[in-house]
Amino acid sequence: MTPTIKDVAKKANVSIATVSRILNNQQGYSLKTKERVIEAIKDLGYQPNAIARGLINKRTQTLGILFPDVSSMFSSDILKGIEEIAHTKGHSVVVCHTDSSKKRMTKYLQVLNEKRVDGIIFTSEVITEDYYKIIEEMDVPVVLLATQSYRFPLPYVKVDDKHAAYSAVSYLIEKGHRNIGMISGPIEDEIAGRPRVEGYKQALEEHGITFDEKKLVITSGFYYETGTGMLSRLLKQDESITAVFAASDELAVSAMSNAFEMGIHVPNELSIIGYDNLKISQMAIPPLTTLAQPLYEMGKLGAELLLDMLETGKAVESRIVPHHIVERKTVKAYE
Amino acid sequence: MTPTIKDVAKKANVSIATVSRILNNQQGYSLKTKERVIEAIKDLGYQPNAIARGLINKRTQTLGILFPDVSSMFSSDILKGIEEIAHTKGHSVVVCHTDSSKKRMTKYLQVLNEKRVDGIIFTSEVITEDYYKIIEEMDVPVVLLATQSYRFPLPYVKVDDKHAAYSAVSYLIEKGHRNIGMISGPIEDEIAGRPRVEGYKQALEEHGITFDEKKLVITSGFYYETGTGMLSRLLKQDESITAVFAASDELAVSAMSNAFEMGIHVPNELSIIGYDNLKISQMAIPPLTTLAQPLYEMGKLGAELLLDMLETGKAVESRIVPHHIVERKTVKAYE
DNA sequence: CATTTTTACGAAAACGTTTACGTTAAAGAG
DNA sequence: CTCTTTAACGTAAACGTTTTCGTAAAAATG
Repeated sequence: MTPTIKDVAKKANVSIATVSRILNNQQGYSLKTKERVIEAIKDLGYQPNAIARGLINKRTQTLGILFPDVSSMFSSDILKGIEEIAHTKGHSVVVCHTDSSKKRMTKYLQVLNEKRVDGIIFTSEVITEDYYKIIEEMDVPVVLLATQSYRFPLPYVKVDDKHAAYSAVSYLIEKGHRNIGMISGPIEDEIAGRPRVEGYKQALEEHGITFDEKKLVITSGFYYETGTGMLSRLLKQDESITAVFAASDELAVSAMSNAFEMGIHVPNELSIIGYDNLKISQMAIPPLTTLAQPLYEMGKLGAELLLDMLETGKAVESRIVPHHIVERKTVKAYE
Repeated sequence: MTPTIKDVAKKANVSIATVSRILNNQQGYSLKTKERVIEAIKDLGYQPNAIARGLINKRTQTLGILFPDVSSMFSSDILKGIEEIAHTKGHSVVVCHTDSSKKRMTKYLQVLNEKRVDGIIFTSEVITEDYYKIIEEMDVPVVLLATQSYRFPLPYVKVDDKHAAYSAVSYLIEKGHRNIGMISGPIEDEIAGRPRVEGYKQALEEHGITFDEKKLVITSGFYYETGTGMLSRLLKQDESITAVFAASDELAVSAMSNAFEMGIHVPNELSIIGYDNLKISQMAIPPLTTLAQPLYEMGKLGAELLLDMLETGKAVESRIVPHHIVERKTVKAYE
């Protein structure tokens, strides 16, 4: 059997209390006994049982992270950031793939509650009343990552989507483009859908360009697959377009593939700017100019905030993290 | 405070033993009391404490997964598969990003041990003696994913790398190519490095083509970044090459970028085949022909085997999973 | 109806820790 | 040298479950 604190105590001829004190380096023992205990621990290969600790301390040193899709490049960058901080601060991370399903989400929330995780991070998912009720009852700190909630007072970490979209489109305008199309994600998405088209519209407006519905196309998601054929459709609606703002890198790459099929040269005949700065954006041919969200840093910051709340017991302020444009090869000045 | 089993017992006027029995649907209670207890559970919003359960059952319903890089597309596909099975079978997944660092790996192993996870999955990492000692002492089931161990008797799930490379190169040969280059990963990698160049060599040999060192280039890793400039180097060594086998999709895409820079048209002037079938391979321009590893399925299978070992307590057989070629647009017949 | 079997429970120990409290001996103060 | 303080421990309760064992009542058996 794996040795317990009792075995250590017996071997070192002290009480378990003393062993515990040494383990948690509190005070109340002499140097000699400490050495004896350390020795015994080594000899036995003793490792404290975190479960027993968790039971009494009411802390599990574990964080639960909810993703609509664990395997997306978007999620995995965030995950890496979270994991990094969690690890350095002595916490573990359990990942949950909700598949955007209410049933799964609810199940996971229950599991995380039963396992008494110390905190929860939601990513890219809107918090419904049902979810909020559950997490409220759980009484653990929560932070929202790459999403936010208007209805519920939960701290979040994200970029300003509208502003970011505005920046991306302004960039295109500064490059001389006036006929700018947009490939949007689902418009009913309050977080990543609508705000980005609003930013698009505002940028146009502020530069004296009137918005034209024909220059906008709406997809059912932000993925490569949901973007197939969208550029063709857009160009069919309005062939004057010289530049396109895609609401995600995957949509942008999808558009590039589409352009390639149609024999349209990027960026000579058409400029494209993406959104996210995933790894594929570097890897695209040519490399994709895009509006970068600092995903890895967002993950880190989210985890830091969560752990802050845990330590201090206080609420924490939301953070709008800075976005920026990374210029690569898919946008060309229009003369 | 969150209610405990005691609260439920009190409210339902029974002992905690009875509540426990009902919770675990064992027998030893009447229908009436069951109803009363269920009622009390609902009223109180009681949720069992998995930590307390874990302490006594010595099962945590948690699996630990070790990745050299959680955020790679490779890892995340596997993770998704593992997570899927774990979830349906009532287990949670804690992810560990080892960064291929011995220190981090050792630390993680310790943490997983202290947290008493029920099983461990190693991915794409070679098992050293040190690691093996630790996991042996932990006394939990382990499975290896996308790696294997010659020295230690650990079950694994992977494709036959040599055979897979052989298949990829044979495919190129069947398409009429005879001057076939290879962009390899690190040759000292016993799992994903050497075997693949061996497969490459064997395919050449069996088709009466003599291996030429000038047609091989070795990188320091399997990533996009480690592949930059490698195609140029290869072509400088031997300009007769008409097709290239890259030891990973990222290396292949890297080569495509490199070809693009040099003005070499893929596939008209140069054919390229990758290895992995990551999401980028579909998204590449043109879409990348590649040797597919069923990553998601491997993840699922790995988790299934692990849970099998857990349930039966018996060792389990390793699995060589089938690979196949997915034909897209980067390989053209050579006339 | 008497006896045996079954059912429906409850009491208490156990899992491996942490910690409040008590006790003894050593050290310091006068 | 006596009294007080401090250091160095040990004892036992507590955390929230599961499970063994015991017991009383109900049901089945003859």
